[in-house]
Amino acid sequence: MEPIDVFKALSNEIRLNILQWLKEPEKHFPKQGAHLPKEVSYKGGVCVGDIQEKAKTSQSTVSHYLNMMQQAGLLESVRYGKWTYYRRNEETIRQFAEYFRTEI
Amino acid sequence: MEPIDVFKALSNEIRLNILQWLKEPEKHFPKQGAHLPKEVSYKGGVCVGDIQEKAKTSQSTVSHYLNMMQQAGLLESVRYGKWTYYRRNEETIRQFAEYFRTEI
DNA sequence: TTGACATATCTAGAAAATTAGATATAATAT
DNA sequence: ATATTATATCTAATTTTCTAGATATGTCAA
Repeated sequence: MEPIDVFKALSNEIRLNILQWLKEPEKHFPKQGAHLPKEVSYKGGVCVGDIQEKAKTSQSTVSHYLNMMQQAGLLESVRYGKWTYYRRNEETIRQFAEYFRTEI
Repeated sequence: MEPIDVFKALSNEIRLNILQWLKEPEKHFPKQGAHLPKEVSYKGGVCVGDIQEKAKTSQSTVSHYLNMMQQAGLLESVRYGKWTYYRRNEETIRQFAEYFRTEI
């Protein structure tokens, strides 16, 4: 986990929102996919299309952002069929909080 | 304190370094100013010139960066004579750590 | 196999950040 | 008053980020 990459990833309002939305997916993505049983898709995260709709930006931009956040270690993804589900990587997020608390 | 501004301020290696250096000014600015008695100048922070020298970048850039970090709430400044001393704003830094821990 | 759909990648123009030189301002020393 | 020094601000060139349209890839359904 490179702290600079985390700071960069979160220095954009849309990306910061995405990370916060994914903290409570049931709350922010209520009419979620239905491509899969509820418990599976929430455990696996939220699909790109649902995030795009909520973020009100283009498909390519969302895909780019999600990839950027994954590179920074903030998200991880799983593919089920044609859908890619993104969810938070809580371990990195915790590590970053600890890094900030102790080293900044 | 606007979290986005803090993320932006720290998404640059030089600025992140400055914040870390100012955590232990005696360690990172040993031959510090001498414009003022040691305890005064460390309490008041480190002057722009010393930070510039350490950061190895131009005077205007450092001044710009310090101002940016102050706007974000990460630093505060005091002027003694012709020197401006910058120091950390520990309250904001603590608030941000808490924000990250609880809301991100 | 073909068609439709979800997502990723490529490309490029627009916007913002980075950076330093030039200049302005403010304080001190002579 | 003038010269010097420290810092701030202005300006502009360069680099990076943002963003979306176009296209490619992968998967499923008919």
